[in-house]
Amino acid sequence: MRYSRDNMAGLLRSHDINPTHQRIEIAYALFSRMEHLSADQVMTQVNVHHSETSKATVYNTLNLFLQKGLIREVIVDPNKVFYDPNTRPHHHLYDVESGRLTDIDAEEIHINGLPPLPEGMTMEGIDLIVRIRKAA
Amino acid sequence: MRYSRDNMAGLLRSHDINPTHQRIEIAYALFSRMEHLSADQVMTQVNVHHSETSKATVYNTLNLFLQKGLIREVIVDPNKVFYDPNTRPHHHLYDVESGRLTDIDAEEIHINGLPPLPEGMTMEGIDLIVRIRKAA
DNA sequence: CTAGAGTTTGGACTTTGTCTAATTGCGGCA
DNA sequence: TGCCGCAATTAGACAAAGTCCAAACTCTAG
Ligand SMILES: [Mn+2]
Ligand SMILES: [Mn+2]
Ligand SMILES: [Zn+2]
Ligand SMILES: [Zn+2]
Repeated sequence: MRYSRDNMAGLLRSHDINPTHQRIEIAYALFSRMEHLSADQVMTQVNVHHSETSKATVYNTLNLFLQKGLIREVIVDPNKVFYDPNTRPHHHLYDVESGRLTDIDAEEIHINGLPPLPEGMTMEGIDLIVRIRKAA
Repeated sequence: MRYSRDNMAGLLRSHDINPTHQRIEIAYALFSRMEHLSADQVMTQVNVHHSETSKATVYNTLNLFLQKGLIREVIVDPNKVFYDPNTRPHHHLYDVESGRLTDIDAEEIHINGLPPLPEGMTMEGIDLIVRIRKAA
């Protein structure tokens, strides 16, 4: 599926998000690239041409997208959160030097031997992160 | 193996760390509890009786311990790093509501189907985080 | 045209962590 | 004992990521 700016309004509506100019730009930054971006990178992308979206709106909007299930967050770096337009179950390869994240489809991965969850707890998700770096 | 304050100097020396009063207190905070603590929690523990260790020293020391392989860090919360006195290979159960981390021994877990690493890359580690919460 | 709800905004604020220059503590040695 | 020199510690300034808030803007229904 290809994403263009024109798709964005429908995509937002389908997630119960009122499409505004800023929200469309932010969604487009993520979905046109289909890459993992930090809030700062989104901010930069959205304001390349002329400054039209504030920091507050970028954070508000990313959190709204998160809450509505349009995107997910990836926590691998102690300094910043990455926002991920891919919401299918998947894991990550993380290059600790460059900071680049790559998806690993969850269907290919099998995890055995997990202990039973503590009484009265439900699983919210499993994150698998493979940290890699250039070979010495 | 039980850890007392008296063990700490030897433990530090065995990791090539010069044992000082502050370093012993910080190590003791982690190893006597064998729990995952944030820098802030370490700071609090170390200064319960009378204030004797500065914020700069807490951070300096945790980073030194990290670099010497005495402890490891766990990145699961977007707001803070947890420091882990358990350096054996293991994974984590993370209660997203309480923030509590529990260890899962790596020996019981088997992960199959990982894709080959990109050319010229080496694996630094695999982190598996099972996010849980109270059942609704 | 107007009212009100929803959205955006600048900037103050908070939290987590780093940096630096000054000070302190300590072992070795005269 | 007194002094030297280095390692360690410190206060506090600084930085980066993120939140909060009250004011302003936008859009639509009436
Ligand atoms: Mn070790
Ligand atoms: Mn943060
Ligand atoms: Zn991803
Ligand atoms: Zn652990």
